Amino acid sequence: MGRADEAEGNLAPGNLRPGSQAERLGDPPATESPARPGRPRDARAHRAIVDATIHLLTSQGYAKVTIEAIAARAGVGKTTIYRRWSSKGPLVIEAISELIHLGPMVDTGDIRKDLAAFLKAVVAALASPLVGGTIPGLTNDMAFDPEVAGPFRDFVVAPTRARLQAILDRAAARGGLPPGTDRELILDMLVGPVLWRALITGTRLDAGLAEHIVDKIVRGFDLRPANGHLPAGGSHN
Amino acid sequence: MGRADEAEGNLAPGNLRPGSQAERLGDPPATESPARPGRPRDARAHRAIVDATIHLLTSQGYAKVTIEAIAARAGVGKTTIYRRWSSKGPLVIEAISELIHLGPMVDTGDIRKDLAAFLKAVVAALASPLVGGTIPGLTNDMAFDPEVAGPFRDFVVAPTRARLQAILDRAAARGGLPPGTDRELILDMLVGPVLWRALITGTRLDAGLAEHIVDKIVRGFDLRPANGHLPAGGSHN
Amino acid sequence: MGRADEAEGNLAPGNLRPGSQAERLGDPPATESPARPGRPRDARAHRAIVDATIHLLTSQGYAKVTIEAIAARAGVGKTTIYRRWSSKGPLVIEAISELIHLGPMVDTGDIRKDLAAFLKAVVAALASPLVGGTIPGLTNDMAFDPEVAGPFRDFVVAPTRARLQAILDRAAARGGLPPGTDRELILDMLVGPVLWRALITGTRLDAGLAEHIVDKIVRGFDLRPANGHLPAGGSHN
Amino acid sequence: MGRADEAEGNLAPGNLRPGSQAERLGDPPATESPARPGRPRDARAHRAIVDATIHLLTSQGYAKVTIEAIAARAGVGKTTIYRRWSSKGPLVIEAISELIHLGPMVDTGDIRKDLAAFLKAVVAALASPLVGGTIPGLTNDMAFDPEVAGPFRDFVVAPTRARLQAILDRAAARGGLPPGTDRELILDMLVGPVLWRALITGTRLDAGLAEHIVDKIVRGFDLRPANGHLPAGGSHN
DNA sequence: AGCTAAACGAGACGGTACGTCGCGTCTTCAA
DNA sequence: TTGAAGACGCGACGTACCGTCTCGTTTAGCT
Repeated sequence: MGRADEAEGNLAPGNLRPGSQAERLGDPPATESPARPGRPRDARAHRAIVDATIHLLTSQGYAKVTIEAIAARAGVGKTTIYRRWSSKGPLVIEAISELIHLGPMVDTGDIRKDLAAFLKAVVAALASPLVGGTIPGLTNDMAFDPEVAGPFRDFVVAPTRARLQAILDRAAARGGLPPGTDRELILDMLVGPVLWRALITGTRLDAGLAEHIVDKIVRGFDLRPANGHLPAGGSHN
Repeated sequence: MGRADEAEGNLAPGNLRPGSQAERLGDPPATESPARPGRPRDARAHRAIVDATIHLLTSQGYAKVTIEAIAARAGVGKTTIYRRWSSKGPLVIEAISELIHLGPMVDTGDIRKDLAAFLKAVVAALASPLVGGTIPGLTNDMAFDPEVAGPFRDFVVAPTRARLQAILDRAAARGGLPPGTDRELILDMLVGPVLWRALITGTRLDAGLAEHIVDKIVRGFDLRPANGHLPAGGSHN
Repeated sequence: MGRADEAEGNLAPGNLRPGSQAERLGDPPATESPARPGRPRDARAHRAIVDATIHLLTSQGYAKVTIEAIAARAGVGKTTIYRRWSSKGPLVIEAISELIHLGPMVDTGDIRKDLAAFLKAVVAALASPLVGGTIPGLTNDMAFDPEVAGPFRDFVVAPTRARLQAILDRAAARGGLPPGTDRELILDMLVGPVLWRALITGTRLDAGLAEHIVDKIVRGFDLRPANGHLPAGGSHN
Repeated sequence: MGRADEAEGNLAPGNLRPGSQAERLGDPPATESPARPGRPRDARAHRAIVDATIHLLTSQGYAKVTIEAIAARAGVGKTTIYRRWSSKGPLVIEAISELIHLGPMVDTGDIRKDLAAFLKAVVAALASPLVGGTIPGLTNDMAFDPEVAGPFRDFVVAPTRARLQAILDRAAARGGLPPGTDRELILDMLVGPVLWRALITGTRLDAGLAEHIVDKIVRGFDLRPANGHLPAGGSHN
């Protein structure tokens, strides 16, 4: 995954990018060694497995997806799956990270609008059946299995963070970011409330929520448009 | 659970209150009928089950706790468990809601301090092995099982929300809450970032985090101390 | 199994005796304890399993019979099988010992005829698809698994031996058995050649074989008819 | 294998004769074509496979020996094995037939002694861990797989039979064999009881058993020493 | 010396069966 | 009617081997 790709981020259900990160998750050793002995892994099997996983994830939800069902649907032996992924978690992460995409990078020149676009994409992702129905199950596995937590952070969280950092970088370049701003906290406070609603309260996620959160963040962190003007001030309280 | 109890809230690992909410979750039918025919339910079995659940939850984590193991450890038949709880979720909720406690209500007269105290209690709860190791699993079940989601919201979320509302009520009475403030959003933006860190990023949770979040919230929502003075302004950015 | 039953012996495909030895093999603890706690084993499941085993044994042969297939055909969970039998071997032994039957005891008063009848029954059993197709597989398992060898000897070999001993007892009573005769060796030399042919050479087994073997045994062991006359002498060499 | 070799027979654990029958079983096509194109089969691989098979056979027993384990221990690809043997059976037969050896031909001039020597060799073979632990498994495969039964009869049974026939031939030449004697039956009745004990009853095999069996056979078949005298008559009954 | 073709090690592949675990329900006997 | 005990049908687990199939790499004999 190139730098540009990372900057573009992901996290919204979008276009499928065949084989992009496949090697990273499912075939770690294949990347470096120029020629391992023995028959090489079959790329078609890899695709079939990931596709089957996506299908089942969408139609059944994480908890009900079984390795057995994935194997059956992919027309593949179970061993072929276990050979590539240690458990359901990493496989699912690879599957959804192919589909999570934050959409094209938006650069409006206005940090409020940029943040709103970013957060709306996050909201859209968490509201989608695929991601929304998968995250809760993944958090479960992540809690006790580092083999799930690691890839999830690398392939889902990191790109999201990178996307936000790009926005903040531009804002800083325009002089709209107070010196010493805790950039990580901005991410936490933008995305956290959405996660809270998605997982815990079950409240409906919509674009308005994103706007309101951004409003408070802009004021709370004293972020300003490029020209240094004070923000117009949200009418929402 | 009385009004006072609710206002007191919960969410910090604390003292065990035997039999407090047990009847609500585990024994709904027992509440009404004053004298049912046949042998009455054995309260000791109830306690043994809940205690076993707490023990296993702490030592193994939600995902690895099974009804079978609980029954074995409690020295109880599985039927006896299913007679009281429809599934693992509600039982676990009862078990942890006994232990979750937000501590005594703090009233400093300063909304910033009140909020910080509140959020620190939340942080402490999510950082504890019991709650921290259980929430992720519960979110999984909540997503697909209303019988888990309902009780969780009633017994864990609602008291937390009530506690915050009490703080905001007092602030409003002192004139420190701008009219039209979205009180629900305050809860989301206070607790959400902590949840995000606990479940997703795995970043360490500490009291400093709570302070920083409160800082931004106070500024973002334009909250003021009782006398109407503007807040001193946090040094943290 | 009563004494009379034992004396009758078995080893020829014959009538099914429902539930006769079932408790001995599949439900060892049930025999003595008057009332074990918990739900008792289901006798219908037991029968269904044994019946399915017999069916598959006949149609596929020992090697191709799997626990999974038995469970499926019996409409039973695999655990239900493993709860009663430690492995395929003992189950198969129970199944065939129900069907192995040496037929009614023959008492002609002539030891030659008695032995011939006995050996013909053995030949018939080993020539049948059920027993003939099962013994080789069982010998395999017996060699390394005492849980197979024990029951096989108890339920298949012992009755056969008992049947022969009854014949020899009668002969001895008539004075037709030289003193000091090695009775065990008679069994070995009667049945051994038949087993050798069945398992190793694959030569066809027929009634003539039994006659010829008995001929040589009678002469070799100097067995005589009741009246003490010397045997007429077989024409076969 | 030459005629002399066959007459010598086998069936007792003995000296290893490298490469004797290897070509017959493992490399059938190599025998005729004087020069096939391509890389020739590697004789070291052949040996390594057979050696590994013998080792595993001795230490684990037929049933637990897998092609995979043989390949691993021989440091050889599975393909290399399947290229030479169609399945485990023929390979095992080749392995044990290397080790089975009836010892040097004995010619005492006394048929009783010749037969006893012969049968003692058979007993020794079946009592050895290698052969004794392998035969039961082989009988299983033989029952359903002609590719196992054929070679077994050719390489194990036939030499044994030939050895016995040579003894009988000599006896006949001395006039000690009644005309019309069923020579095959003698083999059956000599070896059968030993097999029966080895596979079924598990009774200990010893030299005494061989003596007793021969005793009864000599009397039963009316075999005589060269000079036509009646046998001395065994004291054993 | 180069070419061809099979053999070789390694190991991936689609399968089948294994024996185990936990589910939620049921059936027994004893309070 | 409750309770402990445990059997029941079921579904999935992760593993072991099967026999087959690629791979890249020898290793010969024949040009």
